[in-house]
Amino acid sequence: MPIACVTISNMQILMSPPKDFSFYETLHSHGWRHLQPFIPDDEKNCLTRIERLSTGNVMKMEITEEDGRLSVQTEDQADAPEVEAITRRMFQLDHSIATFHAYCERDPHLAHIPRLKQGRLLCSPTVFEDCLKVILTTNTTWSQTTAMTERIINSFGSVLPSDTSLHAFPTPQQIAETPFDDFAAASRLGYRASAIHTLAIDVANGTLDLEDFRDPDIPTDILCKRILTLKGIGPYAAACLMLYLGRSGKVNVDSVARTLLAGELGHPVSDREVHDFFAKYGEWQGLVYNFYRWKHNEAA
DNA sequence: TTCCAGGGGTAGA
DNA sequence: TCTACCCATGGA
Repeated sequence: MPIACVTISNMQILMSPPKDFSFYETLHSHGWRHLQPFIPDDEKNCLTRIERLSTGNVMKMEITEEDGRLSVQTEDQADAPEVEAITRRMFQLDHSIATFHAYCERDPHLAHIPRLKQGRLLCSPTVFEDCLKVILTTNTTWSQTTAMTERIINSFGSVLPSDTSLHAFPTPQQIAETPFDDFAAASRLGYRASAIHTLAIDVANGTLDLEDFRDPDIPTDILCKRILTLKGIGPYAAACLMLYLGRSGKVNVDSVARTLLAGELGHPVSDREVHDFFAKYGEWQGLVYNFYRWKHNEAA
């Protein structure tokens, strides 16, 4: 789905998103906006991100909504097509959710989803960054996830010239060129460090191309199996990544899912019971669960 | 000190 | 397929 680039000025790019897109709902679709190099301002409904472009230049992007259009402000003359492409990936603007909304409209329990224009998830510009962040959510608290992400970025990411306290997310090369012991000591990721360091090395030396995972021609079950071969990625993390890649047939069962469903059913539930509960939503069960989860989370 | 968090890997049954 | 156990970290 092409996105019309309406206006390009010196420091602003205005984009017209699909009619079924909500900036607010996508921003609040899960916790990613709280992980650096995203910097959220919920009061102003604004998302800032520090980004390293393909040229190596590091810049600050400020993304807001203006009269139904996405406004991307950059502090410097940036490469507009690259900034626009990054924005499209982060907000899944090229991902059609019309079929999902049509499905939800037929179910009174899901009718609020198309009404609110939910259905897209905030993503990272690269699959590599999403992989790392998903691994950093496993078997830890959210506060530790944000702390580990911050340590990786501040230790290995490129500095923003105009504010040296801010950094971009590190490239695979920037992590791979660091000896493992140094990486582990600086990042303090626990047992996750080896999985992440190995992933960075494999991507940096070209033996693994994570961006291939975006190929829509890869059957969903094949893609899931490929993702599960990555070290540190299990069923939960794979289901998360599948959602960010626009595949919604897997439920990312975590402790929150078990707690929420146990409260609803009145008894402790196993992972199998969570899967069985959402299985009725078929190819959309991953998205249905995500917005069920965040509806309750935001209310808490 | 012990438990546990937006689990994963492995071995054994 | 299921269960049990271990895995680093750090806050409660």
